[in-house]
Amino acid sequence: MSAEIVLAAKGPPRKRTNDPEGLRNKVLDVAEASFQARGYHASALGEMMATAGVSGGALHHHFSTKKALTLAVIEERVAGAVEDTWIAPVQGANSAREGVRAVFEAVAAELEQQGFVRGCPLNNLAHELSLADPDFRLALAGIFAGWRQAIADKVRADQQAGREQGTDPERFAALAIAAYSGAMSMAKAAQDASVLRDCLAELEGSSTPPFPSRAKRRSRILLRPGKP
Amino acid sequence: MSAEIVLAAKGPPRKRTNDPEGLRNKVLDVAEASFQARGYHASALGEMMATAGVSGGALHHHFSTKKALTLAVIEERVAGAVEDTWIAPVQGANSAREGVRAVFEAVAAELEQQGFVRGCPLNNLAHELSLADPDFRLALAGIFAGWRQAIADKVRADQQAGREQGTDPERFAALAIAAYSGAMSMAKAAQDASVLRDCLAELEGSSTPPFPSRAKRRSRILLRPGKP
DNA sequence: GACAAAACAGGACAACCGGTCTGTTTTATA
DNA sequence: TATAAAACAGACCGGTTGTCCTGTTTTGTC
Repeated sequence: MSAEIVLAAKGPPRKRTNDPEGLRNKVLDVAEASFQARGYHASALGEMMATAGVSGGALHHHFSTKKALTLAVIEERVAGAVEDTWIAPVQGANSAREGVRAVFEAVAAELEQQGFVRGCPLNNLAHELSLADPDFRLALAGIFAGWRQAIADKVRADQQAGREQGTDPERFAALAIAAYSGAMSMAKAAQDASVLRDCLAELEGSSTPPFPSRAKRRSRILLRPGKP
Repeated sequence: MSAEIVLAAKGPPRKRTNDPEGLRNKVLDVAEASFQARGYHASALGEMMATAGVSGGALHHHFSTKKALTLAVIEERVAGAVEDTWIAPVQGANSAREGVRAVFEAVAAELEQQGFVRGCPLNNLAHELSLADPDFRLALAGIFAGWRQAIADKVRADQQAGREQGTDPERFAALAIAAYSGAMSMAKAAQDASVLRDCLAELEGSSTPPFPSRAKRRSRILLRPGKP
């Protein structure tokens, strides 16, 4: 075999440049993507190492266990995704109701353009890990709580401006999140994002159709023959 | 060690009674419970075999692979759970809206009495398996579709009786299922079923509070110190 | 009762996973 | 430049998992 020769001839010892922060972020990127695509248990550290181009020693130096890595993904990435996708847009909207509507439509549009549905990162991990470990559960529940509070606070702000007087902030927030989470679950199973628009339309009350076109929207099956 | 002696003295060869159907059902029972408590990937066939008191040969005789067993659980047990918990009660209710309300309250009451939240069997598996295998995804999506159609059909029946004229059956069904699924997800993460009641109250429109008491319901943390 | 098929028992195994361990290289500090 | 700590490399190992395989027992059928 010439393998040894090739191995022996792998050239001059490469110049290594330490970049702890960059390497840590790269690992978090890969882990986040792997959890989103395959879930926690189906994500192997070895595969993530290969994808990230990181050695076992390096990974273990930054994350002592798979649990520690997962906790970091939850607290630094999943929480950030909820913040970017939901909390910030709602806070910046003209009203809570309008903010919720905008997020639903933005996500639906993104999924339709993307062509497949990977689901909500928070819900994906919450289903798999809430019962697996108390630390996981607490971290995930905390994100749900912050999400809900942000929406409820927006409703309260609306109320101080004289609107939404008949709305219970906590209940409104709970339903908005539940409808979104559940719709994403259905959309993931069906690989069809149209249920998001169905839920949004019903949430807003079909009594006031925002657009004159009441023609039934055709379902768009999003999953292409080849796996994404 | 006397282990060998004990093993050797395990008595006369036991009389074996073949009961293929019973054994199959026992395996499905154990698998369903394990999937619900731990999910698919964290459920090991060896552990299920031990719990069910079934040998590897017997299990393999009825279910050639873990995938085949899982598919059977989905089609025979998860679908049945949706049928019993949702479809039958809704069909038997006075109206779609009343049926949805009854199911929400029944599940919330059951969870509060039970003391912990394991989540919706369909959603639990859907999150973990929808992207893992096309066969899994199709089976799960089919259950969602049947669930939704049953509710939509009930709305249509209401409409033929002159009610719910302003309601879109498909959208109503989508929101009911999404709100339930998402609320169960939040309840599982928080181990607190009260979000189910919050969502139900908001779904019914807080404009018509069914009960005069508008005092804020205190959250009941359900998870006991010891694991369930 | 003969016999074939179904039902069941239980060991074996290769693949894989997460964690550990030892050793080397880079970097900060003085 | 000396040196200690941080950063990284890569092999190794015990345990687990799903599946396969051979053999035995039960059951239905003639």
